[in-house]
Amino acid sequence: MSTKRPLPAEIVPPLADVAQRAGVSTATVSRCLNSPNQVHQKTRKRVMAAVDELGYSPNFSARSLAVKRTNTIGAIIPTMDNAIFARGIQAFQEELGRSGATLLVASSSYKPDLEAEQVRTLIARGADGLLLIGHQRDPKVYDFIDRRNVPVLVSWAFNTDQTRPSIGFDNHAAMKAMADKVLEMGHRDIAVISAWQADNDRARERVLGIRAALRDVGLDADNLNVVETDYSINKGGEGFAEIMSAYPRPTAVICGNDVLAVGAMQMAQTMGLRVPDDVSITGFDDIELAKVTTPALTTVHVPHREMGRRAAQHLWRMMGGALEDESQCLETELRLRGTLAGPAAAE
Amino acid sequence: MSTKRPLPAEIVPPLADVAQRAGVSTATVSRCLNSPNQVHQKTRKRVMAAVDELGYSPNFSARSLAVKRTNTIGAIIPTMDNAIFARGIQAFQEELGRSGATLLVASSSYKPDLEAEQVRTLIARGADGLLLIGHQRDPKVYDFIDRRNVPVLVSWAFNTDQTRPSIGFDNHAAMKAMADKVLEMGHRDIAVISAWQADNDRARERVLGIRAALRDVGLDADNLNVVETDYSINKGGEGFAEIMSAYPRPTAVICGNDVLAVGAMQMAQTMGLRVPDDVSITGFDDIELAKVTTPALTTVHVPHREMGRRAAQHLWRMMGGALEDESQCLETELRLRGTLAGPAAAE
DNA sequence: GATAACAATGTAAGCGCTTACATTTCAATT
DNA sequence: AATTGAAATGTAAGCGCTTACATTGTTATC
Repeated sequence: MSTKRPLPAEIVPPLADVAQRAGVSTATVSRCLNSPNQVHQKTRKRVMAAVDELGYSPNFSARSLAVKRTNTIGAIIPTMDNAIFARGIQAFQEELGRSGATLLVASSSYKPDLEAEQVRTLIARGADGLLLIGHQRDPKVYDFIDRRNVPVLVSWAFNTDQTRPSIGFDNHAAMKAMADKVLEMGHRDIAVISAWQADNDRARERVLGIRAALRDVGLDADNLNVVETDYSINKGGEGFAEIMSAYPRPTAVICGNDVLAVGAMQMAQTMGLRVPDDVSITGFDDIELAKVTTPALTTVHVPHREMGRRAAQHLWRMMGGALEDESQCLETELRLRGTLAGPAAAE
Repeated sequence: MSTKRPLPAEIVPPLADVAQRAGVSTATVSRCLNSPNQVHQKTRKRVMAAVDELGYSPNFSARSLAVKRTNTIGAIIPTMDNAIFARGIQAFQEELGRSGATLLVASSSYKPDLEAEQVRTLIARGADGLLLIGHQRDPKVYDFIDRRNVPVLVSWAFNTDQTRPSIGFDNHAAMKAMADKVLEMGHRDIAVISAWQADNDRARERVLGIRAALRDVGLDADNLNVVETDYSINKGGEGFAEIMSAYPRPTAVICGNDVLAVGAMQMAQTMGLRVPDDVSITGFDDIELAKVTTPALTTVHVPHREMGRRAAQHLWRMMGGALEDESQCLETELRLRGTLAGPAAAE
C-alpha cells in the first residue's frame, strides 16, 4: 500500500464550530440533526442557519464510532460484469435506499479467498449486515461473521439443507424442470456446459438437477458429459465445439446459464449446425441476451430483481433485530422459446 | 428512517485488550499493525499472537477518525443495470483493489437530485475521491465537492470545453463518425432514437455529432427527427415504431446506444421490415448484445473496461496529491457489422 | 567505562461525534 | 406566589484508534 499524503487542512468545520456560531452546546446541535423535535423550534432555526452558513456536514467516522452503527450493508457478489448480479444488486440497492441504508459492494471474481478477505474488510468497515451469494464457503468465514454478530443473508440460492436464512430459488429443481422438458421432447443424448462447479454451489445444484432428471427416466446419469468453463460467450462456444466433437453427437445441449448458451448458439452457427433442427440448446437465467438471439433462447426465468428487492427487505429486518431465520424460495419458470425442439428424425 | 436497536454487545475486543494481553502499550499494538518494522520482532510476535487469540480486528471508524482518511473511493453511476456501467465499474474496482482502496458505489437512476444527495452522502462517509459520470451537474454540487477538497474524476465523457479532469471518449466525434458512415452509404432520410438528453450530456453530444455530420453534407440538421426515450429494449422498439409511422420513412435509424438499437431491430422484425434491406439500424457502445443479434449490430465500440481501469489509476494518483489536471481521451472505433447497408434502390 | 546515537517502547492528547445525566426554563396547577 | 413536572439545554465522558513527544534500552565509539 503506497503512502499517501494526508488530505489538505479540513475545510469542513466540526460540529463544535456550528455550536459556537449558534450560541448553543454541541449536544443541541447534535440533537438538531438527529432528533429535531427534541429541540425548540427557535433554537433549531438558529442552529440550522449556522449549519448552512458554515457548510457543515457531519463526519461519518466520528458518528459511527460514537453510535457503533454504520447503517451500511455490505454485499459481495462474484462480479458486476454479469447481468444477473448487476440487475439484482441494482434492485437491492434501490430498496435499501428506501430504508436509508448505504450499500458497499465488493466483487470476488468467483475466488473464495478473495471473498473471505472482503468479508473481513467489509466487517472491519462496520457493515451492519452482509449479503452473500450462495451458501458455500469456508466455515471459518462463517465463524468470523458470527463472532462479530453481523446478520448475514444468503442469496441466489435456496436449499433446504442449509440452516442460514436465504432468499433465492431452488437451482436444483429449476434445472431439473428444464431437463425434464428436454427429455420429454424426446432427447436421449444430452450434454451439458456448466460454469465451474468446485466453488459454486449454484452451478453444482443445476448439474445435479439434470442428473436427477436423467435418473427419473432411467438414463445413466453418471456418464453425462459435462464441460465446465468460464463465464463468457466465447467460452460457451468453445465448450460447445468440444461437446460436438464427440460421437455420437448429443441432440441437446443444456447450458448452465444464458451466456454460455448464447456462445453455444454462435458456435453452432459457425459450425453450420441449425438450432434447433440439428441441435437443441437451452439456457438459464433469462437475461436480455436470451430474447434477442435468433431463434430466441429457451431458458429458465429467474426473478433477479425481485430477489434483490426481497433480500434488501429481509436483511434490513434482520438488522433491525428481527430473528427472521426462515428463508424464502422464489419461483422460477420455464420460458420455452425457439431453441428447443424434438431431436432430428434421423441423419 | 426507522429506529434500530443497537447491535448486541461487542464481541470484538478493542485494541487495548490486545495490548494488555501482550503486555505492551496500545501504541505498540497500533504500530505492529501499521508499521511492523518499527517494532522489535520479539514483541511483534507476542502482539500478533494476542491479536489471533482474541480475534481482534481494528475498528474502521475509529481508525479513520484518527487518521482523517478512509481509503475509500466513491462512485456514482446512473445504474448498474446497464452493461456499460457495470462493466466499467467492475474494472474500476478491480484496479482499485490493487491499490488497497475500497469502492463505494451508488446509483442515481439518472436523477440529478438523487445524484447530488449521493455526492453528499459519499463525502460525509469520508470518500477520499469521487468518480462521476459525465460533466453535467448543478454547479452547487461541484462547489460542495471543491470545498471539501475531494478530488473528482469525470468519466464516460471527454470534452475539451470542460476544465475538470476526465477520462472518457469524445461522444460527439464518435457519433459523428458513425453518422458520416451512414451518410457515406447513401442515406439521406435519417432518424434518431436517443436517451433523454436533458440531464445527460453524453446523449446530447451524440445527437449533436449526428447533426454536425448532416450539416457537413449540406442536409438540414434542424429538422432531424429525434425520438427520446428510456434506456430499455422495449422503449427502443416503441421509438422505432413511432419513427416508422412517419412519411416518408427514414432509410436509416441511428440509435444512441445498443439497447435501443436492439429494441429497434426487434420491432423492425415485428413490423415485417428487413434489416438492413428495408432499413438500416446502428447502435452505440458495443455491448455483448450487439454481437448476438441477427444480423449483428453495426455500432461504435467503446473501451469500457479500459476506461474503468484508467479512471481508477488516475483517481488514485489524484488522491495521492498529484495534480493531474489533464484528461485522457480514449479511442472509439466503428464496428461495421450487418445492420448497416445502403438504402434500398426504390420502393 | 563514559558518551553519543539510535532503536524500541510508553504516555497521553486528540480525532468529531453522541448521549446519560445534571441543570435550567417555563407553563400549568394549586 | 409557591409547587411541580415536563421540556429544553448544557456538561462531560466516552467510542477505538493514531501519533507527537517523552522515556528507556541497546549498541557503537573513543
